[in-house]
Amino acid sequence: MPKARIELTEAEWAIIKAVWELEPCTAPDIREKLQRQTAWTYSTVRTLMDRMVVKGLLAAEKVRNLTVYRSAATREQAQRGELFYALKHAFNGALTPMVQCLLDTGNLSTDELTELESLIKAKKKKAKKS
Amino acid sequence: MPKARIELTEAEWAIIKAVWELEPCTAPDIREKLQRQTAWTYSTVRTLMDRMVVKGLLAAEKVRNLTVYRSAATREQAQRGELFYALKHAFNGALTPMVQCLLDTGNLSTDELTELESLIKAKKKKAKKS
DNA sequence: TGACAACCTCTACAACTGTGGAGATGTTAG
DNA sequence: CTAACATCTCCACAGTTGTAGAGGTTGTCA
Repeated sequence: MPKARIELTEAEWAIIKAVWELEPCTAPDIREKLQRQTAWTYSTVRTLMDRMVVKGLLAAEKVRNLTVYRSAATREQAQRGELFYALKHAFNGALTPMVQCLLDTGNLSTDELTELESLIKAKKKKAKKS
Repeated sequence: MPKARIELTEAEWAIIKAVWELEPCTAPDIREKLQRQTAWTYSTVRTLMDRMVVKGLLAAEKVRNLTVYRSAATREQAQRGELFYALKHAFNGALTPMVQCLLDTGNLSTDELTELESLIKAKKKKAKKS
């Protein structure tokens, strides 16, 4: 079963996103992938990844003398974790104000708004069934 | 002008929420307000608040021998900061998937969904005008 | 006037986070 | 075999965060 609540720092987000794209992969792979954004050294990447293994965010496996990493948390889990954090703290758990803030903040095109509408309609239908 | 990007830790959220309710207020006020949730000592609350002053989240003013605090960041700013963090890292800045995740995750009642629909409709109208 | 309560200042400290250097070791091309 | 390379292991260090104790100042009440 996946971890209950996931919290990622900025650095961890960078790493795990790269892992999701490249897995299974090694620390040097990730380092190269992030070259542009971060210019981290091998040591830095490695340390971060090993700490993430301890936290259960990544899984490491030794193949001969190579350490191969995989994600241990899915993108969805991580997304939900981040969202819950914001929801719980910034909005006291109230979803509607959160969406309102999103609408007020982002510059949504009319098309996007329409898309959101259909999302909600779809959700409504599903809700009725259950 | 308000701070560009605001990031709050869990402890800071607890504090600033209490300040928003009680301001202008003192550290002992906040301590009492949070008594139940946190059982922090005066020292703890005070340290946190002083650090938040340094960060520009709170403002402190000395009145005689009393230190009075006020919020220096609005709830809206803080909310937007939290939301942006999630949006940027977890959803790569894409609003629609974020809303989708919200819908999938939270157990929204049909009423709430309807409310969201009207929010979007309102937003659409406003968008047309500008 | 002296004890107490309320508040303040200063200092500490462990855990976590970001960052990376030094040096060992295994792999490969001449 | 040996030099160069890729990787790894171990350790360090500063900054942030959560948490709080020790001891000073001030106002108040008997």
